[in-house]
Amino acid sequence: MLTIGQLASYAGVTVRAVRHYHQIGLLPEPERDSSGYRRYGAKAVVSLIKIRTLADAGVPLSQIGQMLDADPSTFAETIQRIDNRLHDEIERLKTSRKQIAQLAARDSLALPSEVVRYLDRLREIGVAERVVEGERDGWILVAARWPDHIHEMIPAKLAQLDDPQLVRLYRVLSEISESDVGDDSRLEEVADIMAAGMAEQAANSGETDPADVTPDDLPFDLLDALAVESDPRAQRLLDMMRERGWGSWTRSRPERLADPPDQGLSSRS
Amino acid sequence: MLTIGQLASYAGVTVRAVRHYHQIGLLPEPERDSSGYRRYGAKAVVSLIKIRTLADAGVPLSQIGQMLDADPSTFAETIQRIDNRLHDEIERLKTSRKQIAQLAARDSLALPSEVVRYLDRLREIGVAERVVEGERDGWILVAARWPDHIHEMIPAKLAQLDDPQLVRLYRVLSEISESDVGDDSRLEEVADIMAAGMAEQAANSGETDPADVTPDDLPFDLLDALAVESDPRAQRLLDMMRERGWGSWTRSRPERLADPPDQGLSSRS
DNA sequence: TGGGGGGTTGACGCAGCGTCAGGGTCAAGT
DNA sequence: ACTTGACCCTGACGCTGCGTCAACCCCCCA
Repeated sequence: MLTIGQLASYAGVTVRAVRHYHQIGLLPEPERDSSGYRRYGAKAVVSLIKIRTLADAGVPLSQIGQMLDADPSTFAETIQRIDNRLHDEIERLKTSRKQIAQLAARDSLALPSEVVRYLDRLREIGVAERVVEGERDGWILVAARWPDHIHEMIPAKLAQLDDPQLVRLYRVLSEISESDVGDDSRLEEVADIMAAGMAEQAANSGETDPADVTPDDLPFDLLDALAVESDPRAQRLLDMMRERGWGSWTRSRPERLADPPDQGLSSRS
Repeated sequence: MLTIGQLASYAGVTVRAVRHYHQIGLLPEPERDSSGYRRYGAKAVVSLIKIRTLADAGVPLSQIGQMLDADPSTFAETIQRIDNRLHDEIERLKTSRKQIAQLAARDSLALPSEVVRYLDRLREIGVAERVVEGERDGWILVAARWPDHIHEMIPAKLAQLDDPQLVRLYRVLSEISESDVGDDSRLEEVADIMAAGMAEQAANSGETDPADVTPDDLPFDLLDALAVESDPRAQRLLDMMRERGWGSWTRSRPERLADPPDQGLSSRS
C-alpha cells in the first residue's frame, strides 16, 4: 500500500493536489492505517493518472468526475465543449497580445495611432509637454465615447495646425502653462483665437440643424472639467469663451439660450 | 461631477470593478458628497480608461499601478514581460488542445496511440472487455512510469499475439473473468502458459546481469496489486506463479531468493 | 407617501491548488 | 532512550478579478 506522497509522486502531482481531489470528491478517500495515514491501492494510482491527464488537457476538475463515467458520445460532446472553450481562451489571449503590442509606445495608452501622430505633430511645433499631455487625456475621453469618429476628426485637427493662428494659440498656451501667474491679457488672446476658430468651423460645417447634433453633453463637460482640473486658470478661459457666446472651446456650436448658465462639469450635482 | 455609475458606464466597466480598483488602491478614492456618495472628476475618467486599457491587454491589476507612472524604458520592459507571459499561456493552452484532441478516443485516456491499437487487437482476438480494461489500466501505470519505453514494449506484445499459446491464455482469462467461480484447474493452465512465456522471454533477452535490470519494483507491485484489486482470484494466480519460481506474471526475471516471501503490494506496510 | 432606481459597506463565491501553522509518526542514527 | 529529518494529519488563509447577494440609505417623481 502506498502513502499519499508515493501516490502523488508516481502520478507526478503534489500531495496537496491529491488532498484537494479528495476534498472535492473527485478521488475517493481511501482507508486509513492505524496511525491515520491514508493508504492507497493500485486503482487509486490509475484513477489519479486519469484525472491528471484530463486536467492537463484543460478539463475543469468539476467536469472530470462526470467524464470518467460517461458513455462515449457524452464524452465526445464534453470534449468538444472543452475544446471550444480553450479555443476561445486562446483567441482572447491573442487579442491581448496584439493590444499589448500597441502599447509599446507610451502615448498610445488607450489611443489609436492617428491620435499619437497628431500629438507628435504638436511636439514638433514646440507645444509644451504639459499641454500635449492635456490634449492626450482629452483625446482619451473622446476616443472612449466616439471610437469610430476619431479618424474623421483627426485630419481636421491636423489641417488646423497649418493655420498660423492656431500655432500661435498653442504657443501662447504653452507659455502660460510654463509660468504660474494668472495673466489675463494672454488668456484674452487665447480666447479670441479660439472664438475665431469656432466661428470658422461653424461656418464651414454649414447649416446643420441644432437638434441634429448629438445631444450628448457629457463628454464636452468632461473635456472642460479636465482642463480646469489640470490648471484652474482654465476656468477663466471658460468664462471668457462664454462671454464670447460659446459654451466652451470644446463645443463647435453656439450655446443654446435655454441652457442653464453654468454648463461646467463642476456644477453637476 | 459624476456618480460611480456614470463613471463606470463612461469607461465601459461595472460599478463593482470601480470599487474593486479603489479597494486595491489602483484608483484613488474621490471626495464624497454630503450623503456619502463618491463624486468623480474628469481625471478619474481618464485614469479609469487607462486602467481598463492595460487590463484588457492582459496586464495584471497588481502591475498597472506601477506602469502608469513608470519611465518609458521600465514601461517597455514590463510590457515585454507581460507579453512573454501571455505567449507562454497561449502555448500552454495550445498544448492542452492537442492533448484533448488525443482524448477523442475513449481508451486513449493517458495512453499513447500504440497502446490503443494493441488493445484493439485484443478485442479483435475476442478478449473479454473486462480483461481489456484491466490491460488498459495496467498500461496506464506503465506509461506513467516509463513513457519513453512504451514504443519498445508494444511491438513485442503484438508479436506475442501471433503465438497460439498466448491467444489461448487470453481466451481462458476471458472465460474466467466472465464466470464467478474459483476454478483452480483453469488457473493452473493460465499459470503454466504464463510461466512458459516468461521462460522464453528470459531466454530471448539473453544473459542480462540481474543487477543491471531496473531495481524499481514499485510499478510491478502496482500491476500485481491492480489485478488482485480487480479480481481477488488473481491472488491465487500470483501464488501459483511464485510456486513456479516467478515473482509474478509482470516480472520478466526470476525471483531473487533473498527477497521476502510475499512481494505483493498488499503486504507493503 | 410610496415606489423605483440610484448609492453605501460587508461578505461570500469562483478554480486549483500553494503555503503556512501546529501538531503526530516513522525509520534511522547516536 | 533520545534526537533528527522526512513524512503524515487537519485547518485555514492567499491568490485573481471581480459577480452577486444582503441590508440599508438617498433621491426623484407621481
